[in-house]
Amino acid sequence: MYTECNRLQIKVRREEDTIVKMIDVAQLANVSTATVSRVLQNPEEVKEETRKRVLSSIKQLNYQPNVLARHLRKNKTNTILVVVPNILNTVFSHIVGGIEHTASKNNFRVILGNSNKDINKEYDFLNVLKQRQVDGMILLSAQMDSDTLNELVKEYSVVIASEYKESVNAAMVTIDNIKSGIMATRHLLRLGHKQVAHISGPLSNYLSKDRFKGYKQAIIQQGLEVDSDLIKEGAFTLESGFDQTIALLNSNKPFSALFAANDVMAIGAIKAAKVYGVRVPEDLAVVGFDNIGFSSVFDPGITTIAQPMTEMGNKAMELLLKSMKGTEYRKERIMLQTNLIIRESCGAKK
Amino acid sequence: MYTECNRLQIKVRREEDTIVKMIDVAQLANVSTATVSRVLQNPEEVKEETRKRVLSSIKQLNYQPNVLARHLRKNKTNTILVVVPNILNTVFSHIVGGIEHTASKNNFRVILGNSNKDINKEYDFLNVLKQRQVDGMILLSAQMDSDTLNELVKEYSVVIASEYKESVNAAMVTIDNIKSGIMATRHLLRLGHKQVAHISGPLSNYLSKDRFKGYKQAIIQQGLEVDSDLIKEGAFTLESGFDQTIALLNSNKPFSALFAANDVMAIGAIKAAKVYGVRVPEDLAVVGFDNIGFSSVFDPGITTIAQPMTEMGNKAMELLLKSMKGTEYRKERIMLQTNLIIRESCGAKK
DNA sequence: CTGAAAGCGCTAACAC
DNA sequence: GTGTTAGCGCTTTCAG
Repeated sequence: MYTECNRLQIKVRREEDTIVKMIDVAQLANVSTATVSRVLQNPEEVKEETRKRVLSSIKQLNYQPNVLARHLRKNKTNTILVVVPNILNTVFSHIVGGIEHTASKNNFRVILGNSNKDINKEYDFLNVLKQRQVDGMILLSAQMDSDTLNELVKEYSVVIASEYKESVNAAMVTIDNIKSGIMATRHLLRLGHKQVAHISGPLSNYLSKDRFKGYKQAIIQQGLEVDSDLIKEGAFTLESGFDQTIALLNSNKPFSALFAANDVMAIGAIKAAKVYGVRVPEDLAVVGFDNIGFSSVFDPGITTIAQPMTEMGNKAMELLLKSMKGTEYRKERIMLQTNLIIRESCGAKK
Repeated sequence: MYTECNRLQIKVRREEDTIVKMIDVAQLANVSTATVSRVLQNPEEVKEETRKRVLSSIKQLNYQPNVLARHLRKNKTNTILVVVPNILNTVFSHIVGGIEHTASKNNFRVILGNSNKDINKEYDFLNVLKQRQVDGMILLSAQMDSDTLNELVKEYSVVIASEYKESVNAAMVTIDNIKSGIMATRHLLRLGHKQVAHISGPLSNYLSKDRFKGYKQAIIQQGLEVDSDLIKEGAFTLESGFDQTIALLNSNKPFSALFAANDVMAIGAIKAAKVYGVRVPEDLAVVGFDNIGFSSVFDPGITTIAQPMTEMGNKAMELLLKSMKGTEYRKERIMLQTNLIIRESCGAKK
């Protein structure tokens, strides 16, 4: 039918293509939109018979609620934003994995924002929160200035994870990087090393600063002196680990051990040592940090500090959920345990 | 002031906390909301003087547009969904990196959906699209049945990347996995190996099937026979690479070369060989696939097929942008080049 | 237990 | 160049 008139045909087609709205379901089920909405939101408030009728209409029309409209009305999106400094770093992938897990268990969706360590991008992502596109935010990077963050925390739900900031009143979940740095360094000292080098992460991070602090404390506690020639700043990348180790080796300053602030740099360092003809662990003992998957499979296996990445993500999301529910803003801090995993690269095992 | 009355004070506080809306900006600037909206959407349509006034009101009130309302009105979210089978796999992180890059250049946001290879989760994510929460979708996994996908493609903008499906009319960006599989295997055959083993990816993937096909074709082209005892199905994980290599070695079937369907499994395989006292490449030549970061730093360096991961992401997003603009649905297919990278694990280099 | 109706905050067609 | 106004599709009082 309607074939005699193109206009009408087009109209008919449009109506087929057109999106099924709540009102359509309501009409088919002979109820009001309010009742349809109730069936979706609070089914127990609707008489069983009516509910069944509505549900079958929904099915029949293949109705999909417009979540945007719902969000606008409720002023809630059930979505959170995670700002990651670098999606390619497996440590962050694991943390995000944990966040995702807990989020989806609680019916929340996760938007990933990759800041690429660009501080301006980080500031940009704040707008996503301020424009109410998400209900909360987890920062895996905290380069922004404390004032901005403190202002933010007053109005919005924010959790900082992995990275942290002393002067910010946000909820945080971290590990004790100082203690872990001590643990790593002390392990090398106990093995008899007197000249322990260190390749730190970017010192703009508290996290890197603290691992570095731990390194220094361990050395001082041992009655030794911190030698600035044995300390290099890396960037948590393979290349930086490689390059800084070459730099250390070139300097001709003797050292028999190295604590790299993450496994990736430790692996870069060992590669550099090999190129240089320095054997690991015989000539150079190496300890890393993170316990990423490759650490166990690399040759030699990397002795490292394991941090509970997935758990960190889970906890961060839990904290965020709490803070999104609660009215008073929270500044809880959770500190997770790390532990030393001894493999071949430090020479403790034969 | 108002200190004499708690009620009022509370009221005042509320009004401060209250969200600034477009109407507030309009009133302060002495214009209508339409004009404010124009300043934000089509500034050139507004007289400069008015525009300046509006902009200064926006600044003064620190106004943040409610993007939800905008999206509802425009029926467009400027957000896309990327469904990833496994966020911890660096190949996917790189592709996502590329997608993210092109997306943000075009003012699109990316939501990451981690399906964890769970097909039900994949089906779940379809609803995000159907409920108009996102404008389009990139699938890095395509486990869903072709019928569902074909239905989907008719109504929504969908691009499949990395993985693919023969019978689906979606836009796709892939590499030639058959050709690449041939390339990898032929390289080993050219080095004189007669018994080349293969650890495939999960054979539910077309991608794995095709690399496997390539392997078989290369062997047959060489006039040799495909020996099913030398073929194992892996899961693209370190562990599966390790375990299946142990299985191969235990079978006592001789083989002098191995093509692993990804680098991670190649590394697992080499680890297994080491445990077994088999030297790589002297006793066993290994070729991987992907050219992940660790391949170059592992000892021995992994000979591998490099695939352009970031570019794949970029192209996928470009395709999606096109399809979201265009009315007619597109089924363009882009095939990107791969190339063999020779390192130590195959024994071609001394 | 159900319906009517008032918005959520914004955009865009139409009027001036 | 600017204002008026009608929605976008849903939820949630308030009545009945």
